[in-house]
Amino acid sequence: MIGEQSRRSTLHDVARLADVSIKTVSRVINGEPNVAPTTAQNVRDAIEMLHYLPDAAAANLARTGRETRSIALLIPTVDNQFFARIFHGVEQVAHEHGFVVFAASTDLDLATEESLIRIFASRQVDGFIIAPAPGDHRGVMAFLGTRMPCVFIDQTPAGVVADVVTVDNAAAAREAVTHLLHFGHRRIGFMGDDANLSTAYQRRASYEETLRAAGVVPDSDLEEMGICDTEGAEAAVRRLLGLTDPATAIFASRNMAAIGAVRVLQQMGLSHRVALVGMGEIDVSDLLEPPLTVMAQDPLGFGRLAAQRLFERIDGHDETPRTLIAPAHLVTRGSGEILLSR
Amino acid sequence: MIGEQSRRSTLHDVARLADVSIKTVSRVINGEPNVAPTTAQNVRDAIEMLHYLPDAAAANLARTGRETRSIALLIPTVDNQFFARIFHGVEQVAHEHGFVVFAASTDLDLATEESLIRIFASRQVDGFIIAPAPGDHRGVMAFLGTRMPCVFIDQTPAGVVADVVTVDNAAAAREAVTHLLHFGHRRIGFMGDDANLSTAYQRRASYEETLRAAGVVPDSDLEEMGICDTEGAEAAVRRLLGLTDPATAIFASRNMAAIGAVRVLQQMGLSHRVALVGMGEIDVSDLLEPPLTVMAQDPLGFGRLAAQRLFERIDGHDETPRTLIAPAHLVTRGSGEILLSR
DNA sequence: TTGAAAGCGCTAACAC
DNA sequence: GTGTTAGCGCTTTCAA
Repeated sequence: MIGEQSRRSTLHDVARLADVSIKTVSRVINGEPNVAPTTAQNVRDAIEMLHYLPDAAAANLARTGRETRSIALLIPTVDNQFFARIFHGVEQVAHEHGFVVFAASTDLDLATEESLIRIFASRQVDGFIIAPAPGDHRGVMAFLGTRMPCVFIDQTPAGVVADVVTVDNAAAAREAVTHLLHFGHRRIGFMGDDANLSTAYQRRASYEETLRAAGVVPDSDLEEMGICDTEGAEAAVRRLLGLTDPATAIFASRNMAAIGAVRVLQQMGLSHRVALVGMGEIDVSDLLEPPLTVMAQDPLGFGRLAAQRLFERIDGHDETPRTLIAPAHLVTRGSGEILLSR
Repeated sequence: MIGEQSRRSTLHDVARLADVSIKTVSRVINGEPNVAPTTAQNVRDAIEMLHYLPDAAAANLARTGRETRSIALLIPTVDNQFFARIFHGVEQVAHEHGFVVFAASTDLDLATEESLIRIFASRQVDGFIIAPAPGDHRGVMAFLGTRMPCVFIDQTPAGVVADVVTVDNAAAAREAVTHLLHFGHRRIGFMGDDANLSTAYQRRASYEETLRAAGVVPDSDLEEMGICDTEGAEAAVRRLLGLTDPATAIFASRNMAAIGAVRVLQQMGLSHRVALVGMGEIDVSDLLEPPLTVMAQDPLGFGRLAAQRLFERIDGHDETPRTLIAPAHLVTRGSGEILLSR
């Protein structure tokens, strides 16, 4: 074992050790026919002995119909159960197809998103699944072009036509607000994130529309947008409850908004006086005090659906882009079933 | 725009369009000196026009001191807040170093872990951070060898000497159990996962030791191992509470075990009679009923620490492997401060 | 059944 | 300042 270099061994090293040509080694590695059993075994022994591992990059470079069997997933942050489950779903389907998933976080920043797209595209991934940041995506799409398959998830990107997997925002917000109206509420607060995100403005629009349909005039004082973390959510709830004519119910249109709301309601001792409906499950919705009523989404299913769509594209199905809309459904647990008390 | 092929454009295409040699294009791309400003601008225009993107794989292949500026992160599943935060921490440090992180899930399965290591190694990542599955890692380490930097996180892998970042399991379990003993409990249940995982057996060992030191003989009926999801946790808690001489307190040594425990205690109406201390925070520990007392870990810090260590290795620091042990600290919130009631 | 030679897209060394 | 050449590790002709 003298002279064991730290250099990775190559096809040549294996060939030399097995006393064959590099082409023969290549044949064995790729399971091509026309190799004598003895030769093949010698080659395998040499591979084993040298801990040889093919260089995937070099192989792809040489191969004609390039395919790296990898896809990139861009999400705002993995550190949110919703996106973590999307990741999980994407990974499931990718593995079924023999692909690996490279995930990275954009922090909902368009510049970061673009830079990651460049990095992954330059690494020759076969496709993208992107939960887009707010902002005009025309540049991004022009760059990805028609040759790089791409499916957007959660948010509908601004300015472009592309495959999108998202929840039925209008229906979800309508059902949540209607639920609260049923319990007598008229002062219903709305908590949403960045108003440039499609989910945020669609949910708010539906919230307002549902109120109007019930004869309630929307009040902008009751609308808190731009919530991006639980601290922001807590501040927003305090404002909603501190109004001269305060909110008696809240629709928190993001999971983290709901978490902040629960926290403040507990602190203020209003958990059983102010009704709350969240959007999207959290791991322990049922264990909170009070148990959290939500419009449940299926992020695992989103991820799977987006991945399936992406593989259709990768396999060459060249239909026109579609928006796949998944339903959300109401899960009543207590926090949302609080009657208006005057 | 006639004849726009779907083939990706290459250095040659850019060179032809800008009417220079490929080397000049290469210079512009890599910001090398000795290019006339006008030439450089022509090249940049051509790049823009063709949507040219360098092929990172080919560039790395040609480059002498190969570095792909990427690291691989292998975790059991991203779909667990603990590992999601580790991911986040790793990503932070990697980005600070200009590296990208490729993450994948092992499902705590050694074969999957090994196969992912092959895939990533063959893609020439510069290093690994691995939360290892149970099982002998000698094969894995022999394969990675000394030339591929690798840091283990959370679990200490069996059978090998390597850099590890983990929590002080002995101290954490001791403090949790001592806390419960202080409140008069003698029948303290232990919930842990796969007994082959270092965190699980170390915590159990410390749990038993702490009991003995307090004059309590450990009872194997009170030890529930192999818990890997909340359903398993719920079944385990039911058994602990169904014993002839049932547990009056529980140390749930994993976050998901604690979630299952809270659920069952709520269902059985025992939330305020059975004391519970969890291990590791969950997003909303403070909002549960009752609020969850935990031995808090710092998974974000774990991730950062592991990444920092990995970059030391990548930068060539060749010290002997070390185990970095981070402390956990008790956060009392209510669930663990319940006096023994006879 | 096997091997030699060309070339994938790029960088490195050295010319001019 | 700029271009030419060789070659990274592999696959693909095509010949033996």
